[in-house]
Amino acid sequence: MDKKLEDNMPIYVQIMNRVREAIAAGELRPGERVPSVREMAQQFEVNPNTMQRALNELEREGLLESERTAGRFVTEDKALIGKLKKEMAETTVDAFRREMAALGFSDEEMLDFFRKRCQVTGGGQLERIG
Amino acid sequence: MDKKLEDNMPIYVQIMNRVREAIAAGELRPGERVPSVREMAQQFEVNPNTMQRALNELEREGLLESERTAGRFVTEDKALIGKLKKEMAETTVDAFRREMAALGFSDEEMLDFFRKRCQVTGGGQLERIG
Amino acid sequence: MDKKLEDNMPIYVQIMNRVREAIAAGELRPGERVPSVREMAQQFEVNPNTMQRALNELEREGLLESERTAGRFVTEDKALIGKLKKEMAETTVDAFRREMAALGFSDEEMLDFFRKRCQVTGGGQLERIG
Amino acid sequence: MDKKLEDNMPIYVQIMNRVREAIAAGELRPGERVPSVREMAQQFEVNPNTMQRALNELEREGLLESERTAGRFVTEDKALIGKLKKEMAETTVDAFRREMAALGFSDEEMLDFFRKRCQVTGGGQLERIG
DNA sequence: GTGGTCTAGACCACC
DNA sequence: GTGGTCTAGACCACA
Repeated sequence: MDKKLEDNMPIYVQIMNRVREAIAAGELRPGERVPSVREMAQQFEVNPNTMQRALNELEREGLLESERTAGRFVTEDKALIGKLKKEMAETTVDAFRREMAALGFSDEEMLDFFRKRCQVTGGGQLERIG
Repeated sequence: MDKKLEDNMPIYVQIMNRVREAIAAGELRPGERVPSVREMAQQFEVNPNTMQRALNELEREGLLESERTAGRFVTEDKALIGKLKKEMAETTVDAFRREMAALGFSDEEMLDFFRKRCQVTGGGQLERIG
Repeated sequence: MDKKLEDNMPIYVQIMNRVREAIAAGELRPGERVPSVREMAQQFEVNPNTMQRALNELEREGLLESERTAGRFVTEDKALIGKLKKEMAETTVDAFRREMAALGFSDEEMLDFFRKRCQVTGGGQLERIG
Repeated sequence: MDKKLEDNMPIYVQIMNRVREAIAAGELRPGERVPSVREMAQQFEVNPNTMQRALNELEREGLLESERTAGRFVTEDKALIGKLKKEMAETTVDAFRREMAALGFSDEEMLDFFRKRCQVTGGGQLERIG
């Protein structure tokens, strides 16, 4: 039982994670055009400035590229996307292990529990849980 | 790439989760006395009232029991604690599967990735990653 | 749903009611000697001064009589005791009717409910309820 | 003549009883909107937090339901309200029997006394008797 | 010292 | 405006 409580990340960082996720998952494909800042700001229900900031940062990371008039596009550098996906997955796995360890699970027990859980609940509907 | 952003849970709920976790993990053992309201309020850096509320709710759930002047104690109902641990683990696993699925992983790929990650990083130090 | 909340009666008045009740019920019989102030103060867990005041007031009402050396005695005036009993019963009945009326019961419904309740629960154990 | 004196229930519990009573009596009808926390706090002359607590607890019991911005409403579950009314009436009747028994009345004598009292005093004005 | 209650007053999200 | 959360600090009964 440690002491400090969670911190709220800035909204633009949260959005960046969402977009990174979509790129890593292939939901946004390499070279694909992404919606306009205004559209995405509406989707995420945030101020266009906030959206702009998120997209700019993603551009600095090389995940997005903007072409003056034509709009913004997902990078075509598949190695970069692969690296992104790997890093995000590592972060997720590490967080998972940390939480399960906090509940007293060893790595082997986590595996067992995970497998049992996959059998109980189907694979497909999980997106809706929570 | 869905729309909704973070949930801001009330502090007292966050605290409840921390304590639940500690009980599930056996870090707080059945029948053990927990620190006083005022002490825990200092530990968590919240107002004693907020702490009181969190502990009251946990008492209502049967995880804690208070005795007038002697203090508060963890329940000795091990079945209840077992159920708690199972439910928290399910929630954690489900969240994990959802996030990994969002990154494009199938259940099998998650397992592979998890195992590889366990080999790379040791088992023990993971609590510090984060 | 009215506005003001209950008031706490002074302790000595509460004690007076208890003693009146005992006299009305015949638990303390006419002419019977009552325990000393000090004893009763212990029984009721109050300060002897408070007890003294309660007994003095009861004396002024004529329910108790003190004889210098011999102690305090319950009055032998059975008419007075009868009147006391009747008045206390009336107060109790009125309070009962008021509360039941507040719950939406008519006098007839109260009677029905009362009779049903008497059948369900025995007569004797009621002293222990509540 | 037993020993223990009055019970000092917390204010929020006293308020809960008042509101429960109003609901049981149909004074607050199923589905009806109750006044805002702040209004009721003024009516009962307590702090809004105390009022909030009382209403929260009633919500937990299922008697009230709150809707974000629209206010709080009495449950429409009439069975629940019926159960509430029955339980409160039982409590009241039991207390009545206990008090009358303490005055030396048998169940039959209580009935007689009750009936006589109803004839003497009218049915309607009783709410005002204090 | 413990848990529990209460007040006063602030801030937030929602619409 | 609504319900909800949080803080700061007081007081109480128990033993």
